[in-house]
Amino acid sequence: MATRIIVADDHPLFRDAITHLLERTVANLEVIQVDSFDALGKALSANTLPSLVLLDLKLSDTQGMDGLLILKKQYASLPVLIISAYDDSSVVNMAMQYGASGFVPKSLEMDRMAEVITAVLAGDMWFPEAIDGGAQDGGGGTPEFEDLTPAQLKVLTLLREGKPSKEMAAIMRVTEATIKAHLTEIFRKLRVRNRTQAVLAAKELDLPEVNVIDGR
Amino acid sequence: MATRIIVADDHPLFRDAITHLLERTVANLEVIQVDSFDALGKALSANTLPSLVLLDLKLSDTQGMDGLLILKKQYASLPVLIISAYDDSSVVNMAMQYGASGFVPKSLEMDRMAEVITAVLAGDMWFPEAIDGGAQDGGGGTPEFEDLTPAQLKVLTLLREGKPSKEMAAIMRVTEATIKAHLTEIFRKLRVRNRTQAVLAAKELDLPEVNVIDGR
DNA sequence: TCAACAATTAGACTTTAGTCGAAGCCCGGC
DNA sequence: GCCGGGCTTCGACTAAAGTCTAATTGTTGA
Repeated sequence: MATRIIVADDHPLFRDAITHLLERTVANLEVIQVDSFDALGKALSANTLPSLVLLDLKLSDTQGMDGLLILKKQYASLPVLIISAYDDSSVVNMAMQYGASGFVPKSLEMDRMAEVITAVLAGDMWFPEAIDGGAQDGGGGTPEFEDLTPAQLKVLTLLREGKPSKEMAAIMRVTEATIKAHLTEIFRKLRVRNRTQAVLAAKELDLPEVNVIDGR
Repeated sequence: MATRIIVADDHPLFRDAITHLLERTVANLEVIQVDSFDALGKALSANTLPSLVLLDLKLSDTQGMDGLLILKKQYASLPVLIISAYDDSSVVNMAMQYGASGFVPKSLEMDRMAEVITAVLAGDMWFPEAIDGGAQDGGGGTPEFEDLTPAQLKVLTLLREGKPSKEMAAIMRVTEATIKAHLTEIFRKLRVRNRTQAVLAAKELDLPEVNVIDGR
């Protein structure tokens, strides 16, 4: 029986690159590419369960960890390997907690990535080093910066949708002043001077987007 | 002799995707990937000239059309095929004027893209339809919106670096009021409400970045 | 040549963004 | 318990962003 792997990522080029990596790595392979969480759900219900799901944290129709949570709730035994460019300890820990089989930073060299995929297919788990809550840089090449607090990540998520402070305040049910205070702190941590630069930095660093409603 | 093609793009995944396309399209192929304009220059001087250069307009160490201009000045006979996601008529026309052998919108289907590359390798030129200055959408899938004027593109370029209005004004040698007026018009055309959304929209639409100093 | 139109420029004004200081809250260590 | 430190909250203030109106320039076509 073929090894079936689903690659869930909204970027076609990345899907292709991963698919090629898989083809070089796994024998007797069947790859299914999906570009949204919705499509992933359909692919899962339409076929027998795959051997592995490679899940990007930034699918457009889901919010960060939510996809993983929903997936593991419905298919508890399904191995899910998270792929993300942001290897901050809090994100890695959250993935682990929600039942991911592994976590691959995009900064990982292709050879190592292939090893990890092989290991996870064999039933192992794999997460980056330095997941003890320290501030050190997990393994990647992204420049170091202070971790953002949950509230700050929520604000940054809304900011990345271009929302003005007043709307953020309404959504998060706090005053505008609070939002602005969070923003000032975000600017300091990301070492930028205004919200536009913050959005650019967040994109550059591939910071995770979080569910703003209940903060999971 | 092998057909040597240089792929100049700062995105590794896109370089890979194009390389795979080339391998499926061109026989007896030698591909050189470079991730910057600097590296492109070195690759050109270190080897005999390639049959073709595929040049992305958004290399990090150059500004839009500048790369093409420099390239054709130094290697007049070198065929250069521009790759860009933004197929606005003004950009296509500029590429043509500066001596490009062709212009491929990233929205083009892979099959068509392969045809174009084959044609350009054979000495033909190829540019998208609708290059008469009309506002119609060249060929792509990007939603239609009004073209930005040169000054607006300059402002947007600076905006995408996160610069505040005051700095833009100093760089462009106009008053802050002028910058703001341009911004208001940019917002209207991109159908957004503030500069953060404008930056996001510009990234989404892959609008070109221009040289701000002399506006080439 | 001159009207027509678009692009660029700018001042005055309103709204939003961003800073500063400070208070309350929550949680783990002593 | 209670203390300390980080997180969250907020008001008041300054700075910047964004809108509106309008004058000027440049270009095209009758």
